[in-house]
Amino acid sequence: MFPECLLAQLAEPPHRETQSLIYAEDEEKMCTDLSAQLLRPEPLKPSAFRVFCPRPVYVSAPLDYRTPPLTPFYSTPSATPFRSTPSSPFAPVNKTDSNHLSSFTEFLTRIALNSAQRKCSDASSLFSMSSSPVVVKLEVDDEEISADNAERYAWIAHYKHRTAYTTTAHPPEKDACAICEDRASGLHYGITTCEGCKGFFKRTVQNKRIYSCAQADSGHCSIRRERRNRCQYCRFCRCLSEGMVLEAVREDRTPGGRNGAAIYNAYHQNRRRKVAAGCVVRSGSSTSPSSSSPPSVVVVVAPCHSSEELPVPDERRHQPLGKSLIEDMIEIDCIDRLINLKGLRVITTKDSDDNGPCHRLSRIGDEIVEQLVEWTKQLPFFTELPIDVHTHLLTQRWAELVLLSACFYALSHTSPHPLPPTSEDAVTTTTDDDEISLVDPTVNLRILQRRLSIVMGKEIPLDHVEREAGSLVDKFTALLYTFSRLNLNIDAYVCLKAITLLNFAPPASGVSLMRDSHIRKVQLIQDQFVKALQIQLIGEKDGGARLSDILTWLPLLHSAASVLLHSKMFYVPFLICKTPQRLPDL
Amino acid sequence: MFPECLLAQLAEPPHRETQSLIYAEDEEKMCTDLSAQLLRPEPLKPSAFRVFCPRPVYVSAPLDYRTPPLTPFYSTPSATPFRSTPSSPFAPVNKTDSNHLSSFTEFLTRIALNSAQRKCSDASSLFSMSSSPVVVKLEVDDEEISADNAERYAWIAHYKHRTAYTTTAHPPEKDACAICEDRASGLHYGITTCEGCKGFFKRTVQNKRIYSCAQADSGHCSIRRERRNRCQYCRFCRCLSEGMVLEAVREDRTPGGRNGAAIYNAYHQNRRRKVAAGCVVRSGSSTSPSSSSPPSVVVVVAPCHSSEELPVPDERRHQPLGKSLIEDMIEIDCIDRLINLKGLRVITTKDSDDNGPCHRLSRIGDEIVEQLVEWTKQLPFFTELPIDVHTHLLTQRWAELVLLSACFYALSHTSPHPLPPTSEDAVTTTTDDDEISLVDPTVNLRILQRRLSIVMGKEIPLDHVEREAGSLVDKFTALLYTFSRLNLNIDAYVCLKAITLLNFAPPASGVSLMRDSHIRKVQLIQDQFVKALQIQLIGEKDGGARLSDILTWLPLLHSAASVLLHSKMFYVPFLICKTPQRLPDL
DNA sequence: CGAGGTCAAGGATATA
DNA sequence: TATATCCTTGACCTCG
Ligand SMILES: [Zn+2]
Ligand SMILES: [Zn+2]
Ligand SMILES: [Zn+2]
Ligand SMILES: [Zn+2]
Repeated sequence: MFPECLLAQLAEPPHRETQSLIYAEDEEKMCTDLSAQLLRPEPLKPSAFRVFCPRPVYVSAPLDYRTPPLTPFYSTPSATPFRSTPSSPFAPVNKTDSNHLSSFTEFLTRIALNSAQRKCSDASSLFSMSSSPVVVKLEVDDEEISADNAERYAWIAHYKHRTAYTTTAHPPEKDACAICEDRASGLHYGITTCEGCKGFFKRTVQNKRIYSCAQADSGHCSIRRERRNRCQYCRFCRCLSEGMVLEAVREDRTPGGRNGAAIYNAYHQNRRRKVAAGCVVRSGSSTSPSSSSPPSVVVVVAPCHSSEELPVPDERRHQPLGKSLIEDMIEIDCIDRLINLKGLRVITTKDSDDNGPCHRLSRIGDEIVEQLVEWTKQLPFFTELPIDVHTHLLTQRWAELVLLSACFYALSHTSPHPLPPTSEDAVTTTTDDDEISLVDPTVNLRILQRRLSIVMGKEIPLDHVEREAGSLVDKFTALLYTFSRLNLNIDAYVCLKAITLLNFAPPASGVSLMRDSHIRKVQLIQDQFVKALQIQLIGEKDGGARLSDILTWLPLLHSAASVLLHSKMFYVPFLICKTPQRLPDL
Repeated sequence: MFPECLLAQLAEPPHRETQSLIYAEDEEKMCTDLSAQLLRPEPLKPSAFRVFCPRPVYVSAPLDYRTPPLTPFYSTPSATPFRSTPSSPFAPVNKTDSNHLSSFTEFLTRIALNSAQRKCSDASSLFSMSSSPVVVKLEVDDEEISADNAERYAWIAHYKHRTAYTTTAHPPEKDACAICEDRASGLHYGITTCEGCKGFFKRTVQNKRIYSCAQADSGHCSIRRERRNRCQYCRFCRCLSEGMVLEAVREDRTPGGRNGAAIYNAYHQNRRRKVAAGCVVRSGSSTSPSSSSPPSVVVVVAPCHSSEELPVPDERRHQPLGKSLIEDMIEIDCIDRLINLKGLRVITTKDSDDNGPCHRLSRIGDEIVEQLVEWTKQLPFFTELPIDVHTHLLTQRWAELVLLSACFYALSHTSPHPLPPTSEDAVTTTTDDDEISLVDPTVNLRILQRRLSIVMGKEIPLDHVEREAGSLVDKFTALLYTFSRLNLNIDAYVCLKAITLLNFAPPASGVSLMRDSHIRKVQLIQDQFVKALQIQLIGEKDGGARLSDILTWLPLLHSAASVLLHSKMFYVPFLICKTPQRLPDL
């Protein structure tokens, strides 16, 4: 009986997936292929950064999963002997000792390059966060941000429902695929899955496929609906860890009928194991490996509409990639880190730091750039562009990013109105002690003077501040007002931030240092964010921002950034936005 | 009977929801439904569809070949959006100004030809994407647009599909690709094709490529296996004429699964159309020059000769917007009338008109506004807004409209390069006698001085001109340069013109004279044009304008308009752009 | 119901 | 860079 099966499989038309497995004898070829794969820069996809995982590379002999497994399969299906080489694609091939570049830019580049190799771990931590036990869910959408960020963005908590579940616990929705959360079509091989995951599991087992994770930090890829095809290895791992039963894939390919008792036994066994695992995770939170779970996580169960189950599949299907992109952008937009710079903290120790304000300001500028570099490295499109392109963009735009972030922070924190003031409503926020004003620069100037005195540890006369920073405060106040008119939510804000960064302007000299392909790539990515922004804006009927308004606001931002750069007082927006922390400097 | 069908289909899930696939057994239902479609004018033969090679410049509109995922009832008629012109497509039918054609650059010639073709194909159905007022390309639900805007914007209802019905004969083979007669690999996008033609069609639609036939005898290249890569244009034409369905190329690039009922409907419809066409061709054999070679046997079938016909209830609410709207905008944009103002003509009669320049200038300002009022009255949305709103908008924006028109006119007429200068290429157009410069204001100043002298009938010293208009010329030159960087075609230009007009800015006083509903209406209409502009820009890979660049250019335009208004020398842009006509004043 | 298969979608990649 | 081959995918289908 076995030979027949084998023959049947061999006799299959070569079109099928069973045809040309690369086995162990091709090991050398595999190595080169794999390394080439790892070294090759990823092509830019117009609609997604990476849709599919690369063509499979078989790193070991085919495995018959259905042989009775005594070892727990759900750990890992196979150990992958290959890891991503430390010589990542971002490694500097030619060390450009650009002496003509400013030390500032060099600093940028150095930071970026040094930490490029750590990028993988950074990304993996991001991934593990997104799949960490605590997940914030937003209404019915798939939008999720980590609870960590939810803390940071406490001000948006009022419009976000939060729920929590563990990786091993069942998702709240009944009709969701346990693997990818797509709409499920029933029970398949033991668990509730969609048609895609069902077919994937079947093909994998039938053809004895062995995958490997392309990520350096193997095995932590997110398997959501939009991304489920990006990593077969992690998808199959998830299939196993969720309890899909290998033996339920029939050797003889007989359709129909019922499975034997052994299969049903395995179903029950897996279900028990999963429940137990869920208990373990819940009881001993310290065992959770990757998640540095924040201690205070507010768990609010979303209003569950379990009674009506089918109303949303269409929405799901239309859900473009923009959402997850924005999710990632929100996740990495650690605005508080930018606002709460060390250099802006109240001096508690030695105040003999009398190098003058210039030194202090330059330090703050460095801090800003450092934060922005970290942000850049976490951008979803970071790997899509060479380091020097990022450096160029950030050098061009960092002041605008600072101002944009400051504007958003200010409006998010100060205004008690959920909506910024419209024309007549409340143009002036309360002229209280520390309340920033959208219209009156003198209010903000006084705020700046007060806080600057605190930071510097000595009283600074108002007229001095006005003389030095008056025009800057004017400009910033005007910018704040126009920004408030845009009435952006956080989704639009992160999109606009990316658009700002990617707003490549050719050097006035006419000689571009960037290759045309890079420029086009930057433009393509920017276009993606413009589209994502546009999607965000749809549906905001009244008072919502409009794309043309937002984009035509960018020149104002640029103009204000010029003033900021010229003034060299980079701390001014931050100080106006937030009271300096009184924590001691490290 | 019809209402039920209609309701049933409208109730269908919009996307690829395949719960109710219409297969062969649903033939009856399909017949009734299809009959309505068959009665609707069919799209014309694509072989005469003429667009321009992407290599020099994208002057033709970027194409989104796909219709939005709508129900078949209102989405299918535009399966093949291009039409044939039995007469030569090169006939210069440019409505705006044909006598300039000879001296125009290639750039403008192409525009003229393109628009001429559009005029011929009155059917408006240039592109299937325009079957919905809103964007196809935005990965957005079009609920808001289709329902809300269809009511709100009754003015778009006047853009109706009217297409003719042509097709080509085709010798049916079994395993041969219907396009190139290579070995077929199955059904792809509706017909039997090889892998190569499948991929070619997919790439073309996905990347919105626009081809052109290099042969003088356009559209008659043979697409056999060995030669199929010789002419992309003819190959794609053949794909369309053979019935490949544009909409089957998925917008979201989701692999796997099955297509929705709409796609299957289109398959059936195309097959039916081809069969009918084949009969007609065989009966009337006079048109076929060579029986063996299938290429482009054009047969125009009267739309009402199908066997099964039912009276057409022309109740389709969702009319296309984008393309035909732009056509009309182009049609009414009589830029030459604006440029060739009477007041700028050379004085031939009495020159005792010595009221001084002030009076002359005020007359010119009146003339400008007069022309713009005429333009406004022809706008497609003219009836949608009250007169005072139009007045308000025009009062706000007329100087910007003047500058925008002048910029476009200047770039269309002066530059011999099909491509505007890029960074290094040719920033300076030839500093010839009357050649406008994009970078050197003094060149333009001299032009102005010369022409002003001609118009005024007396020599005007250069320093006087410089003193009076120097800053204005500087500003205008800078504006010209930035505008040239945008590299707009005429479609984008007319969209931008509307966007500019509709760029309502609330008065700084805070008291708006316009009602909120009017403001929202203006914004909504503007959004429509932003979307239409975006459609235009899609597919322009290299050197094409980008939405963010264009919209962020508007503040520059505004700023230059302020300078123009302050100078009160409204004639300056026109004089720089064009030599004053020597025609006698009427 | 849930096993199985189907086959046109799209992606990856070698090739020119 | 475009092409064409090969391969994966998944919504729908049949069968027991
Ligand atoms: Zn799934
Ligand atoms: Zn993985
Ligand atoms: Zn072919
Ligand atoms: Zn040709």
